[in-house]
Amino acid sequence: MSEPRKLEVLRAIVEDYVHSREPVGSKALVERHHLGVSSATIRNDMALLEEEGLIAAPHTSAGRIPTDKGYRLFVDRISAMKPLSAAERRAIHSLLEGADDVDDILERTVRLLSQLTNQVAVVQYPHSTRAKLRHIEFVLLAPRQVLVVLIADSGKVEQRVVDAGVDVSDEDLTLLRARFLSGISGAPLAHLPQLLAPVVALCPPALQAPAAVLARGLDKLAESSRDERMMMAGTANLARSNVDFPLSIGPVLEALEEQVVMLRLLSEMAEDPRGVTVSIGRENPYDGLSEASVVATGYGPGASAKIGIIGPTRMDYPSSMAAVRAVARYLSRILGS
Amino acid sequence: MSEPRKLEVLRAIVEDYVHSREPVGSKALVERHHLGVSSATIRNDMALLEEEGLIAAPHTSAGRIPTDKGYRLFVDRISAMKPLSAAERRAIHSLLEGADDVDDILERTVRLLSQLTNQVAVVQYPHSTRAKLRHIEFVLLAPRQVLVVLIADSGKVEQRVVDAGVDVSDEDLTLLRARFLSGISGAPLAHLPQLLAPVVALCPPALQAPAAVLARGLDKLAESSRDERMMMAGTANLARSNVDFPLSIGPVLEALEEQVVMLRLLSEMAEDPRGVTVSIGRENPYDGLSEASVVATGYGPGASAKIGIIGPTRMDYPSSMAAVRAVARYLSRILGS
DNA sequence: TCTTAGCACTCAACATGCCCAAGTGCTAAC
DNA sequence: GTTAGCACTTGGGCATGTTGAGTGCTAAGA
Repeated sequence: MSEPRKLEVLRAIVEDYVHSREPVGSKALVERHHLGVSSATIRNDMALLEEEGLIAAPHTSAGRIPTDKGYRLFVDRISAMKPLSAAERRAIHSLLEGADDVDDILERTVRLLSQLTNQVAVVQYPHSTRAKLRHIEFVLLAPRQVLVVLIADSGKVEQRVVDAGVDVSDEDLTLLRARFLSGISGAPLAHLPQLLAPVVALCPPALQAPAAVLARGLDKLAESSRDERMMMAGTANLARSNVDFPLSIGPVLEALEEQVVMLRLLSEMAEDPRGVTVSIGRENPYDGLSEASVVATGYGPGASAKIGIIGPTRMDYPSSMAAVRAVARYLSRILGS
Repeated sequence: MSEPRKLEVLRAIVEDYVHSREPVGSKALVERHHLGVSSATIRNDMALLEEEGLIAAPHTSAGRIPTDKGYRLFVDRISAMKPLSAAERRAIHSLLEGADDVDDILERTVRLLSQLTNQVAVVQYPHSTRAKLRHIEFVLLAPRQVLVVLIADSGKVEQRVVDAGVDVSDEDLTLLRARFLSGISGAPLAHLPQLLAPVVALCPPALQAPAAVLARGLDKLAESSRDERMMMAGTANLARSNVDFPLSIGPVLEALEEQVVMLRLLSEMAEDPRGVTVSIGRENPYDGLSEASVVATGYGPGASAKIGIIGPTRMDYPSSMAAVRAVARYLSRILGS
């Protein structure tokens, strides 16, 4: 059996199955693709492919369907990304119109991506680990309640209300703000914990207590600014591909709701040289996604944040990969401005 | 036919059907409930109920299932809220532990509510229409880029980056901030649009352009602080009650993703004297939810913001209503502190 | 007037048997 | 290495029969 033809057969099987959702047999294969050989030969090839675990038969007298491993080989060695249509390109470009703040851009982006691929789209907020502190603000809301605001040079603003424990005045706060600012202005958020202690120590004895509280508040803010968020769209697409999830889409929905899970999943996806990473079925570290595939890539500075889609293993990988890559590039461009 | 017994029969049908998901017939009914009459009598009553459109038969020789109208009557006149179990009460109370900022509280709340009811839970962010402006901040990020921060006395902080159009200095910004503050500090956010114009007019001629940009930025912030957001949890529960949605859960997921739709839906639900409002099946203004029911109530000051659950019309209304009410009350208490 | 027993009727769900088409593996010839 | 041919497997479609839960109606009883 010739190696190239074997791959060609696998490709044909994957494409037909993705298209028809039905196990594909040797005869149908030679009819739909001009492979230049007879069905008997294809049968032999298929037996080989099955031995290697690339395809499987649901029951004795049915055609074959690709396994996770088969999809993997298809993605890695056989398929080429399918260029987007003109209409799709236009849709991506028109995304720019009325682009507003980051939230708005990301929301439009996931919606677009989910429509382009007919899958669930997810996007991780841009990283800000290296963000530096630009500004802080203490605002007295009530005699003991202080609103602490932290502004990073990435433009991100975090706020939280803390209870000072004792009554403080506006003047106290102004003083404290100045002290804090001189101590930590411009520092990377990651260094905040170490920098705050000495600042508190230098404050006037009378203000030690509230200073400590405020420091803890800032610390928490820096922390929550480091922690990550995501956004998604197109969950209704899961209902359409209901049949593709043998059990139910329940576990997938659960996974999507657990942002922690999704974020870890996205960030664990190693960067592929081709620019788009694919994780297929059981390759996924999370059990609930064992029937699903993830197509993702990085975007933004250093491609550090991730964007991608999630769908059944039986998906159109070439198109999905192309769409994810195109959208990610465009997103990088918009945010880079 | 006695009126009370007719209601009793409807109650029995609803309860059995909700429990078993199967059309319930006259014989099964007299067996499971001690109604003191024979199945023939029940048959007559059922014929009456069907005439009134309260129940329907999927096909000739099957039992009956409640219609939307039947559920409505059940909810309005028959059922009493089922008191929560001790374990459930405990779960709600333990919600308080580690309560953090508003986001955190709301997130815990929806998760809890979705677990209690096995449905999708949604909560609208507390209103802040009457919020007043407490503070504004202009921060120079780059020669022309200014971060505009708006802080309301409700503790809400909104921010956005605007392009000043021309280079501005830190001093310019300090000056502008002072001008703006004196003009609008303490004003209700709703009045901002009218108040901003005169403030801009009073600025030095050289700073007119950036002042106008900043004013527009503040205006937008006030607007987006007025506009509403929501949070949800438990979408995976929809997959479980898949069978209950004749077509598919797709339309429901779509509705849930359209926050605008959901927010309008929630706010349009008239307040019921009993404290919890129910909207059943086709009563819902949104087509995608014609197979779903919404159980919601207000919480917080003036019960202005809404919290509720969404599930199939075939749901356990008494339990759902009790859970929603209990959680809403508790949420009000936490936020009121 | 309401209730009930009895009865004829309906119909989805299930079972059974049958056949067919698609598909497979294997063998022998090219 | 390829192919034609063939025996074999098996799920799906179809026609047919059976069952049981359920109904509506009627006529008799309280």
